[in-house]
Amino acid sequence: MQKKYKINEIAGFFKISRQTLIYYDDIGLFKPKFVDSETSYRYYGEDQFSNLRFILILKEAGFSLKEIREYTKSRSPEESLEYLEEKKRLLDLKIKKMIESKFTIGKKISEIKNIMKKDDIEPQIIYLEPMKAIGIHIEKPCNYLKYDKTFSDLLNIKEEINIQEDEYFVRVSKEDIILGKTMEVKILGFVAPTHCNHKNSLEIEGGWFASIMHKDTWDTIEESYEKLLGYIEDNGYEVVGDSIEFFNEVIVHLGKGEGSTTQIVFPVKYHER
Amino acid sequence: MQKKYKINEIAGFFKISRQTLIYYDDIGLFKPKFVDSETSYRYYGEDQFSNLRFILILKEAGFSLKEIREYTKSRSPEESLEYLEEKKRLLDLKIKKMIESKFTIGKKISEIKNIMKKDDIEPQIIYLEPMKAIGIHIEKPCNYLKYDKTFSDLLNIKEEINIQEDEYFVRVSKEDIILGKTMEVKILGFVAPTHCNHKNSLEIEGGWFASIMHKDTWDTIEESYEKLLGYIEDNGYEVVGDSIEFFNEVIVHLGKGEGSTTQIVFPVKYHER
DNA sequence: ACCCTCCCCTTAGGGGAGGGT
DNA sequence: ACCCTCCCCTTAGGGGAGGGT
Repeated sequence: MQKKYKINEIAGFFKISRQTLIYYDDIGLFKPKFVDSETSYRYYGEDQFSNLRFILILKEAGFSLKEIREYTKSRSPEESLEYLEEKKRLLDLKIKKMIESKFTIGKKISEIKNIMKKDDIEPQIIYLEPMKAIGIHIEKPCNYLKYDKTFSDLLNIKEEINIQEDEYFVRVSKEDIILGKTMEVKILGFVAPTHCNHKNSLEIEGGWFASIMHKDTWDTIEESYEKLLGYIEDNGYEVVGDSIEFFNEVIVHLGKGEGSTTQIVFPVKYHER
Repeated sequence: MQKKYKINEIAGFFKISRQTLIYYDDIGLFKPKFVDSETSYRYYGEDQFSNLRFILILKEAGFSLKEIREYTKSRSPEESLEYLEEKKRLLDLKIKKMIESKFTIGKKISEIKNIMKKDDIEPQIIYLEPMKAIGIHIEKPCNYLKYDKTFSDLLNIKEEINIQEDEYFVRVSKEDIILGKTMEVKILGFVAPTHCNHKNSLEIEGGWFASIMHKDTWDTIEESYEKLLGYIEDNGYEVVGDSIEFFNEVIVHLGKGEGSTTQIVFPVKYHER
């Protein structure tokens, strides 16, 4: 004769609540071996322990009680095997998604840390080597949906030619910036290794640029443009082409809005008077 | 002026339902940028897209909407950073648990496959080398709770001396088996590498054994005992000591009940008449 | 056709109230 | 002290009904 365990003994042993066991009884997932017809007390047997243990493992793995019940109700080793193999596949998918999410969160963390580091935000004149890039032209007028569609096309190209880097850029025409239309993007693309060739390949010309790091929400990007244009003026330079913004795709919440580190550059030449 | 998107456009773009967006509006997680006061139509702006995207990523990662709301409500980069770092830690724990669950399921799968392979279940006489083991004596009477407690102590020892193998055994005294008390375990332990020393070390004597594989639910283990004892008798052998059962800790559901592959062995000597 | 606001339903229990030995 | 049976509450929406442009 086996010892019978009362509900609180089981609950304590498995570190679950009494309510959980009552609920599992109600839905027929895990029923006591014996119920006293006088007192309605639930009694559990020793041979039920391993079953409960595995039920809790499947629950931890995120499966619904309905799904778990299928296992305990399986009618043959073949059925059990099929069930477990499917759950293992599903679990694998879940794990992969979680790892991806973790990766995304990790990128956000780095980006916030980078934005908080304000030691490089002053304008300066820099020399840039020419760069190989892949880019897609966007017809006017540009809106977010069109932008996002283009970005998605770009990701497809990235995958196609198997590139991992995450440095994107947009080119905004000089005229639009003067009109304050910084969202009017002419080209959206990403920086690519020198060896790669594609029908969307293009070259970003090298030379002297005035550069500023915008580390704030986007709605204030015009301030950075103004600051940079002021710096160019004050130091005797002249804008000689479209601006380029370099950024990665990581957008973070900064309290007062969304942002991302963006490097804005203008090709310049020294203005002699 | 940004384009305004209607609820179904957003739903389609993000592959979520309209209800979800209505719900997120209700609970204040993700509100439309503009609501028409006449028609109550919800309109969303382009600049809200990345926010929604990340909300959905956090949801996929298994966080509750209440938790996710904390992120969008954070008031500074510092707050956002702290939030994300905590979520990353939590996600890491979840992933680890899922991987453990997957491992447990994998072991069940192997065990079922092994049980289904019935090519080795006939009794036979074998020679076993002596084995080093770690074991714990269980005082009479043995019940499941005591057994489980002992098993848990055993796992602690295993961890302490850092052993990975999963071959366990129980020793049941000859007399108890004759009385049909196969659950009356005398020693519970695991097989250990020869080099390891511990106060619970013991040796399983080598020699000639009659052996049978029990590949069925446990309630039928006495049948295997009987079959094995019959075989011993029929072939002119004699039992000269306690039986040992070798098993791994993986218990599987076989339709009609729970089971695990168990090898039952009896030390025997040839009986001359 | 697309949008709105109720309203009822689900899952996996938690937290009692009220009563029994 | 420990057990029982209601009963009400929560999360994250799904699936309508009924009505408006």
